[in-house]
Amino acid sequence: MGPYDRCQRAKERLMITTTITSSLREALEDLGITPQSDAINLEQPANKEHGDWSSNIAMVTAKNAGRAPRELATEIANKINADLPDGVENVTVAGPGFINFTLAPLWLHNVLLEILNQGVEQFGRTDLGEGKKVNVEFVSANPTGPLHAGHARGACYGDAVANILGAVGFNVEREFYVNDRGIQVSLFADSLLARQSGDQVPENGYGGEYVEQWAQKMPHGLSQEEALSWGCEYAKEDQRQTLESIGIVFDTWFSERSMVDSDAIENTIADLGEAKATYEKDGASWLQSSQYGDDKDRVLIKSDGEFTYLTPDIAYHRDKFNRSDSLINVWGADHHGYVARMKAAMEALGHDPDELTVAITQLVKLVRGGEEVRLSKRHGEIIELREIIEEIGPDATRFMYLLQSVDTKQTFDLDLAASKVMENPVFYVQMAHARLRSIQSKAETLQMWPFPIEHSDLSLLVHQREMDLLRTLFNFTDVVQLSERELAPHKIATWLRELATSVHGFYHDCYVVGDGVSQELTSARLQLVESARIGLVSGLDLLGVEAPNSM
RNA sequence: GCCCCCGUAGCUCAGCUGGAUAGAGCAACGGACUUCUAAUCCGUAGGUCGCAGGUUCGACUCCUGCCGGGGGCGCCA
Repeated sequence: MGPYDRCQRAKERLMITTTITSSLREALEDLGITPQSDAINLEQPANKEHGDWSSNIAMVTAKNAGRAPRELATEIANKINADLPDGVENVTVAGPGFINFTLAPLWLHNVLLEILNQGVEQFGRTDLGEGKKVNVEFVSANPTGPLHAGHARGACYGDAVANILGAVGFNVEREFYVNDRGIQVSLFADSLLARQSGDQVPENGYGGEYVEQWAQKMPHGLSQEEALSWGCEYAKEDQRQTLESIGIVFDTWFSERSMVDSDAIENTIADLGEAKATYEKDGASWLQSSQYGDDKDRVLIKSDGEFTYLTPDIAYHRDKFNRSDSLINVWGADHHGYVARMKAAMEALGHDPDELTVAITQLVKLVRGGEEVRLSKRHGEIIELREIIEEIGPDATRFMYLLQSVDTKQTFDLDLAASKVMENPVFYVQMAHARLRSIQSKAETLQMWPFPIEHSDLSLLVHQREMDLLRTLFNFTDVVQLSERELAPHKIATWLRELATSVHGFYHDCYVVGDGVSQELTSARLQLVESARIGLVSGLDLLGVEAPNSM
């Protein structure tokens, strides 16, 4: 156990805030005030002039204590200033009553040590999920054609969410639900067969160009059932390959049809009946979803004896619940109305509806040549996901889709994304990494790197750029947790852009290897370079984006 | 009519469990390379945070009601 043991570092990190918090608590007690809540809030001020850490405790407790906030803050600050804790340089009062703490740069140097010690395998990762099993279902496109642009956002989002959940300690399963049963795949099979014999596709059939191409590859003389199997398998494989080309690999491809053989659907209907959650009306079988928070009741079995779309899906979600502690579904905005009924069904079956989270992704508006690209399946005017990936590359595809909150509808300019110009943020971030690697390889050539951290004097790192870099890096763990809590990978993307900005600034102002830089400073900066590199790799990794060594 | 998302700089968007003077990128203008990638950096300009109330010491953030845009409300999938 050396001086740079990871656990010790983690404690030291906590020590900073713990020390400040307890000094605040002591001061309050001295003044005879008990804080309303037991938690004393600390935050990092946006403005650096306000110190490294700030507390609003005086403003929060002032009213209850019958004191003026600013006056109370001053008394607290005076008490702490009279006996400064280790690592705190001074305490001041500002604004309406903030108590601001300025720390010795040491605390940021400890951050650096912590990052180097953790490396890309550990940095930002925690075990908050306690290994609980989470199933993330996303994409789940119908096996009736290639993936198109409309699937892309959910695909990139779902995979990034799964990465983030894994990073905070959940046991994640990525799952794709294949709707290989029902009217759509029947029509698809009919369309393939029709095209193969040179006939028109049937009413409501699939008229895309790909149907023609696929039909030619299909073996002749297949029955409708065989054509269906062949078509679904072909489509699934096509989709799988496209997803794999942007690094998305599913653990499970769950076949809807498999539930017919296993009687899972029938059993589910029976169990809903036993739970007294169904009834017959007008020759149909209904789910009493309105008893469980839905707007109205929903049909499970139509009067013609067919299941509705909902019914196998209920059986499917139940199956997932039996395999996982909690479920996350990624659905498009057009399926929003579906959430309440699915939760209702799960509750009726005795599952906790709160363990099912449905993330809704808003639509993406594709723009090309300054005009919106209309997607029309009927006319076969679809933009395949494959085309987008080929145009702009896997990294740009993923990064662009993950740049924004899925709560907002996104405008995706294909021309801009396709053109390999500086506007593309992924280049900015990847370039930051390439530059750091460039510094390292130069140092490697000169046999100056790797260099043992024990022999580096980190106290030489005092430049504003260096401090900025470390401050940004420090936030990563919190950003990861926040993005997990809100299922918001775009927060990682935002943080990466911030970090890249810090890196470029540092690169510009702080020369690392060369004449005019002392060997001591070089070695200290090389440690910083490595910590920043770990940050970039860690963040990009969560988004599934490569960190190239050169560009 | 009901439900969900959005409305922040000219454009595309950030803004954490409410905090201090609302931030980036692009576009515009002006600067910076004898050294590790100028795909970079620095500066200037640009805002009634859709509107109106409410809660609070404090609201872009929370609550209510409007306005505007998108999506959804099937015995379709």
